Amino acid sequence: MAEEKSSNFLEEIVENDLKSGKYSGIITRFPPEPNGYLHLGHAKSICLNFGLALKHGGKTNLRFDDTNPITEETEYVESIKNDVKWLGFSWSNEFYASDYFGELYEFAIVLIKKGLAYVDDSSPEEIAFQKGTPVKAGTGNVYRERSVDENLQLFTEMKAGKYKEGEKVLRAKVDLASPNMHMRDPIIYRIKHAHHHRTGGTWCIYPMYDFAHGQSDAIEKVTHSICTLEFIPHRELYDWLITNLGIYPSRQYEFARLNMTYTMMSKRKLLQLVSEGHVKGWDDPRMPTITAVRRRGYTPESIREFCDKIGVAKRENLIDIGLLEFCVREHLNKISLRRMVVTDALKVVITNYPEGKMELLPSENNTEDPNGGIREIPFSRELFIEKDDFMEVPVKKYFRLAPGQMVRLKSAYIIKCEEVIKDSAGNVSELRCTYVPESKSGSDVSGINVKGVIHWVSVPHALEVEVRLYDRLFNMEDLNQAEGDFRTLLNPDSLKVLPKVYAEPSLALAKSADRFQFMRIGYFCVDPDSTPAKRVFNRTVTLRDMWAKKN
RNA sequence: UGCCCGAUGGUGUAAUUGGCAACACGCUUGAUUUUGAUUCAAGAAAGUCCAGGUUCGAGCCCUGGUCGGGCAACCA
Repeated sequence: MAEEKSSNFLEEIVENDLKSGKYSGIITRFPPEPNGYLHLGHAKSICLNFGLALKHGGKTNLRFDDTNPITEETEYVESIKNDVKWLGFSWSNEFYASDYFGELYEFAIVLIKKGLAYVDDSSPEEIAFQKGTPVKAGTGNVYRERSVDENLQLFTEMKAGKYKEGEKVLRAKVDLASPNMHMRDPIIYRIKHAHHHRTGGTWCIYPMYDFAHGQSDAIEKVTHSICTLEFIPHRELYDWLITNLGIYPSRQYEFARLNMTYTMMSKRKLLQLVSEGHVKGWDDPRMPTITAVRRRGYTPESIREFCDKIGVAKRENLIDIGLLEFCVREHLNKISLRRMVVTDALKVVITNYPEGKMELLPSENNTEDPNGGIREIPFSRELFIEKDDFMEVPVKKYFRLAPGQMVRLKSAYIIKCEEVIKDSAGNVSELRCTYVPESKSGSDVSGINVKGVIHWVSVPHALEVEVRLYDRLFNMEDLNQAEGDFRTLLNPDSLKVLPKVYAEPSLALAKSADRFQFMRIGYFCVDPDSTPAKRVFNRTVTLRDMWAKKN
């Protein structure tokens, strides 16, 4: 395996640790809380954790950080496992913080016995007040002076269910004057008489994040525990616990979370969008969740490529969603089958083409793929073309159809617009054209050169399908700068449904999850809402379109 | 009135760890093209937040500022 140069600060750390002999192999972990669906921000973390281990011959555990029974559900753990697999990664072990509740409890006992933890009867308000402020030291209370024996007994009683929620907590005795608020005697255990998705009613006391995460890392002998920037202040406590418990010295490193334009990565807010019905569900193709981008037609390869391209650093960032789109286009361009679909139809009658005649014209499935093969498309006297491909009064440099002008019908003939038919309202309703018989694709002897090539569908053979067009979820570029209710910033036009568009007949064979390029329009995939009677396609992303941009 | 992170083209990430700023997206122009796509070629765009200092030499080191972000949930 070729030795690549480290590409970011995390790799540099890992490589140095390996080179110095600090570790002979590394272990990382991806530690989601099963309280929601994974999004692109998690994808970054997944690619980082698994990528680091893959590159250096290490292992990665999938560990569910399930220490808060009231927010966590089995539905979420299943979706998370599914998403990680879809992204193309396999974990060495599937672990749960709740697997360690017994050991964690013993760790708490150790702390109490060392005089480093105490049971506090204060209310949340009292505790908050006694912690002081960042610029004012906290103050102790009478509970802080309880004896080891008393703490031991009280904590045992907490575990036994003797107390109600909120009556007592276990706190680490660290330093109430620390400039780091997280060190001011953090709460490490609280009482919750709640059903846990895995341990059921076994426990009524649950460890806090800070008392579970580092120890779980230590138990699994995680060497590099990477997390996002907001956990930096927690690192001091993470290390304090490892030192005072005398357990495996896992190390925490932090990187900047992913932010993207026109969308948001807050699990809480995404949940709100779902529960309030602003989107149709966690897998609504407009959502930044993994399950949604999957349904939208993104490939795992393109997501991984994206995560690779955005890099990792410790500074705040705002990634242009255009980069994600570039990554899918790049991949889809190589793999998707080309098909012709007319989304906004205008009827064309080829007046010199015999009535009732039909020819099957071959067309490449994918010009990017030499082995892609061809399919045959029926051609007849009556066709649909895109309304946008005709202009009664053409603008300069317009290569498409206009009165008296010619275009090539993709894989078929060159046609010339002879007559424009309008309805009573004055709208163009039909075009009368003639075709050049010698201009047949592949055997063109007409000698005519046309600049424009447009897609088309034969009217009698057209397959009616539904197409769903997605646009950015929000109208604001940087949602982190939003003030007030973020829901007012939702893009009202983020979904446009075209219930009846005309597709070439081969699309009747499209299977769920098949991906296509609708020529000159964009990349589409089959949505699970499809039925045998009606196929539904999601637009993954448009094609790059310099012409549209200019006009 | 504290502590902790951070600051490089529009965006994101690099810079052999002190040697004269690179790559990608985006943008512009041209060529090719039976997708105004793709591909190809060329180009514009930062002198590295500011001020000092060390040095032959600083984006990298030091000092002091400025700006941005984070930290006081019985959330993770």
